[in-house]
Amino acid sequence: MINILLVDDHQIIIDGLRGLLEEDDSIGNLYEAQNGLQTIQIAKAETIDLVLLDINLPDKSGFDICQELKKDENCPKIIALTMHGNAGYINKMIKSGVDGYLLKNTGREELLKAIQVVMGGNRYFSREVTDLLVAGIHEPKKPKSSDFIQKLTRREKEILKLIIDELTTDEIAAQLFISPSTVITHRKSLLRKLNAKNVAGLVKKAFEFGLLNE
Amino acid sequence: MINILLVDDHQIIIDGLRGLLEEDDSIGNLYEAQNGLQTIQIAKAETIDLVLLDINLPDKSGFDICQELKKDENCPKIIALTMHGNAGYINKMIKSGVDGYLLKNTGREELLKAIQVVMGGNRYFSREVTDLLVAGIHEPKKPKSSDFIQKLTRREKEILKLIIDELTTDEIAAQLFISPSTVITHRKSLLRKLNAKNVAGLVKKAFEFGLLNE
DNA sequence: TATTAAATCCCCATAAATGGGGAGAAAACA
DNA sequence: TGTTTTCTCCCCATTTATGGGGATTTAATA
Repeated sequence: MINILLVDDHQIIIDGLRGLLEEDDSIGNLYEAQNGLQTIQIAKAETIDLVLLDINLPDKSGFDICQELKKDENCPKIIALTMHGNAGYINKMIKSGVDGYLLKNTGREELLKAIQVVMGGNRYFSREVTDLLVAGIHEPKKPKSSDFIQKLTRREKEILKLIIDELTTDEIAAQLFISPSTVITHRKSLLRKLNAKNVAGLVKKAFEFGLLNE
Repeated sequence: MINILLVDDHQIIIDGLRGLLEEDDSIGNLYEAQNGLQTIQIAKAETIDLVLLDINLPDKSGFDICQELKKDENCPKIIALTMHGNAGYINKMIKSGVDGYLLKNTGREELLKAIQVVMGGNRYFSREVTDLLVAGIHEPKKPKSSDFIQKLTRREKEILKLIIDELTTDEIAAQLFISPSTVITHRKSLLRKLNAKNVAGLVKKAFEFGLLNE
């Protein structure tokens, strides 16, 4: 009997997963969490075998949760469940120690199969995911889109959010009580780290990689 | 017995909804569609009482689907089901004739309740949704965020997509075989229609309103 | 057919962002 | 403690975007 912790900030998805899983005989207790903090707490308090983890949570990033859970020896298996099939995402999650990665367009059959595989000690990635990974590997000349995202510093994330709020460099500088020159420097770092050519790229990556939720 | 058509491009959500609804006695046949075209086809071919509609579909926007379904006399009831609780979204959907609007953090109970209310001929909006609407109504001085989105023209959407692809004005002009001046004019229209101050705003709105899927 | 909407292009000017370089002080880390 | 990262600030110059006008042609529509 497998005890599973369902993590998603959308209740309907939790309920849906619950409905899918309850029918199966091999599934034991089902727990649920709507945010990162709850996830960590429940994982410590209860005996959880598997975590079905949505990456985009309001308080913590899936990456952080994954790493935090994996610190423990008897840590549960983790299958990431997300909307975006983004190579950067996937790479980052694998690096964080995830055991499986499914897109939310996965059906019931594949979900159950993935759970079995992962509980058997192996890793499971859905077809689309492996395709993306292979595509990333086969393009060593252009590692941009498939490359890991360099970690942004606190200040950089702060400025990125203000950029997304449509503030100009001067306005950001005024708000943070720093010089416009400094803001410009941070903007350059953001462009470099996120492999963006301009503000459009920054905002796009921020959405794609869920940087706003970190 | 209520026949329901489930529309979402994520199979797992369809399966989840199916699991939620199958248990209930009042629910009849369940159909499913992954995109706008399928939705229209099934709605015409089968006897559908209710459509649970996700707004962000790959081919058509929820707005268009809603309007198209509502053309018919015996049209089914429609409940929009979406991730984003965005006042602009909601306004647009109500304008399109939707009968209910739920966020995906809605639980099973509320979903079944909403179905009953809507099938009874009334409209149902979840708590968060009405809060957003009220907030929008109570701020007549600042109708920006809650205002309806002005419809973008084909060309404007085309240019918006290229902006999001990080192309500059000149690059866009070259790609579309038009003058940079024209691109500038379209950019101005985009900024005005989307109430954006700069490119960051354009990209953000494009994501928030799902304009990329239209 | 009259009217409206869309797409095209131009003028002007200013504001804002990008690209490349360097450099010091503070904080975090090993 | 020494090392690295982060945060801070500046120089230069160029590119790009924004703001406010106006105008014509074509296409759709009432």
